[in-house]
Amino acid sequence: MFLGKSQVLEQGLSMSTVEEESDTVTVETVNSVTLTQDTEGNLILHCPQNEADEVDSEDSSEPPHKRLCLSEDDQSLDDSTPCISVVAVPISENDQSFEVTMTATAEVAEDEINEGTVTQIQILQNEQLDEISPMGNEEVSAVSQAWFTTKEDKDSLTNKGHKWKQGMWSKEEIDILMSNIERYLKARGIKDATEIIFEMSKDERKDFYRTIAWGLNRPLFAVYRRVLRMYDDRNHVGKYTPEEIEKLKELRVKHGNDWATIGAALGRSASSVKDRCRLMKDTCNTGKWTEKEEKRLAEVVHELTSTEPGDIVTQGVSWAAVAERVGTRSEKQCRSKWLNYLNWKQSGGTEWTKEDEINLILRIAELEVSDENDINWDLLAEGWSSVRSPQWLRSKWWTIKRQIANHKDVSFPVLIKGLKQLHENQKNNPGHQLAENKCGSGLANSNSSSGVQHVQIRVARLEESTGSAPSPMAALQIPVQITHVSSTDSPAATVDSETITLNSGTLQTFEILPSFHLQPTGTPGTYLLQTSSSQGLPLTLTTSPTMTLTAAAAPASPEQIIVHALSPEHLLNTSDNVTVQCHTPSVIIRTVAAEDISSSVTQTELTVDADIQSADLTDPPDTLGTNTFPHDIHQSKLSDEEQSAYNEDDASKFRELMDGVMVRTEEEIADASLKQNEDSHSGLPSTYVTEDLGSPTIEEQVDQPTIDDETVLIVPSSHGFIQATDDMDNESVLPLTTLTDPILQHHGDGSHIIGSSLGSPDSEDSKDVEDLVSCP
DNA sequence: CGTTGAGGTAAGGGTAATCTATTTAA
DNA sequence: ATTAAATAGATTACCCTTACCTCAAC
Repeated sequence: MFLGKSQVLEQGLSMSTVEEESDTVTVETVNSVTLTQDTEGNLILHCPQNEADEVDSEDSSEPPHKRLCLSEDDQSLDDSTPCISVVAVPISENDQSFEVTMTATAEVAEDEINEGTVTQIQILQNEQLDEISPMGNEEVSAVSQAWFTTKEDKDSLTNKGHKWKQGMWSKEEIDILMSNIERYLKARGIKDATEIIFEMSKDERKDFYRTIAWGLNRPLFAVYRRVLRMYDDRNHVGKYTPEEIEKLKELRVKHGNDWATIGAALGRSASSVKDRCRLMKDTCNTGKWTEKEEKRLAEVVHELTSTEPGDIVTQGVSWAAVAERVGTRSEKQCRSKWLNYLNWKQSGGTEWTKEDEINLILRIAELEVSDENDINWDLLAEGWSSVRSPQWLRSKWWTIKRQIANHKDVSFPVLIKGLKQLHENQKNNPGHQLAENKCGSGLANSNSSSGVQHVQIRVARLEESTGSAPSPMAALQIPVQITHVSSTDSPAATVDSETITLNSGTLQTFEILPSFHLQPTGTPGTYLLQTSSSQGLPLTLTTSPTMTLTAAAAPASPEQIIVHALSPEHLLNTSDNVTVQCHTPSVIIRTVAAEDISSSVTQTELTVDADIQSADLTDPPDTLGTNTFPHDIHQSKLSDEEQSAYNEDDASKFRELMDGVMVRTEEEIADASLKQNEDSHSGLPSTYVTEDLGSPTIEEQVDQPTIDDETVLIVPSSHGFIQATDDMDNESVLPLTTLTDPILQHHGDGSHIIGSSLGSPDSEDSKDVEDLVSCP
């Protein structure tokens, strides 16, 4: 993730095939590292003590961080070879946990078949990680353990070559933070993080921030800030009412800049009232700028920045000072006007065109960044006359992004890939206009059934409950995320303008999400593999006789593997059900997929799936969803009650799963599906979860013409089986996993418990699962 | 008594979502 | 000509960093 360049240090060895052990199944063997899976679904990494020691505590001149690079074959250094790197770093000084970060670092040609390859592992060592502290309690990042109060601290770290993340927190970071907090709470038996944050003395909460900063490449102070905001219930109160504004004005007169006092009086955070006051100057105009005002603004900007009219000025402007001189507008208004219009106008900018838009996507794709935050907008905007400012370009990007209805729920590389496909498609089918003229109000209108944009990247994702229940260690900890780019219309119409097609097939993207943890099991050198929510593992699809699939890591997507179904017509031509079984290109996934059980399970699944299918047949088409794409994913939705009811059975479900036995009874499934029908009018599904841990199985129901190519994806879930309406026409296919900002979740449920079980504030549902945690 | 760690505060640059007015398409 | 949809522009709630301050323990 945020690790520097790595270097191959050690040997790559072929991995053994799957083998059986008494109670565990050996998934892969690497050198002497073995991944096994016990009957309860826990993944266990066995690492002989001597080797564990090597990883864990090198001599002090060596960084403690190893990077495992799992690659597909011998050409691991070849760029065209998919390579999953795994970074293992100790999580904290107290437990012997490791955090493992996985990234795919190379790609495979898109049409290159990627099946059954021998996987290799290499151990790479990171060259430039942090020094080991005297006690050997080495840290993930010196940055994350530094408070950064002074410029000297910063310079010192910079001089040592450290880099750290700034700006908005990504989902992944928030996720790590949340899971760290949960782990901290659990370890200390504390129910509510607010106890620590707001009630404990500094001394009592000693090490809290430092501990929860593990795995985050952010200054400790930034972590601290984030956590405070997150748990402050006077934050995120929402829009100010006119009454509040009045009161605020009064309080301002009375208390000046004592934001804390003003905030307390209003029941809002200090920074909130401070920010609100910034927006209101009594001398401020609103609405359209007059020519005089614009002229004044330009003069002031040029004057204060010592620039000439016509110069491009996008940085180094003190907007407070500008606003002061302009007189009739606030600093925000001045900034916005200047960066989004005036400067461009004055420097002879040109209009933004369709070509510019495509260009932007292509240029962003070329950057091959894995994280949107890594885009250098200044650079991108340079010399681009239709770009009004880097800031404006970024907001333009946002409107483009919204062409993908669920853009928030897919990773950046997947999004880029999808947008590229979309625009290529538009280019090739100019008659079919799609999102290009329908962006803009995108999300807001996306639920209207008529012709707004229908494009979305479909995600089926398995989630553990990170939630409210005090167990971040629920048994099922290996979520599998499957992102599936598709669109709304009939699957038969593979060249439909609203279908993202690739060689007449539909693109499927399987995402690898970045990190999981190794938790010590108690046996020396043996760790439990544990992911936090929204983190998945890589998958590829094996080919089936009737279906051609290729797997490729996306060019710009170091964290994904993209699988294309190239020949849907094959599917249509076959009268048999086609089972596409996901397995893994890497060590770990195999564990998830547990291919050795899949063959025996397949028949069971087929039966069960057929039952779902028949249950669904009773659905009115519009509630069922007009699917879509030959290998569409059938999802189901349950009400919260149903969900929790179902979850009561999680424990046995998981055990059964890991034994290769289908979890749900057919009745349960049929029941779920039926209930979903009743429920489906309510619109947005609360959660999408698919089920079956063993092998996420995509089954084509090509022989059921009454239903448009329903597909059942079964992946494991700690949530129960939730069926969602899948009507893409009305955009109800929503994110399976809403990786909600914990800040909002926190406020949403009114308690101080954060994290959630995705859409369902029901905090009960991981309790049952907790028992399953196997930590010998 | 100076230093240091662990915060705390205010200021200000910034982003993203949402409103609103205007333009364009149907 | 009328209306609805799309877009651009404006606004606002919230985010994040920086610089400087405080205070208690060593």
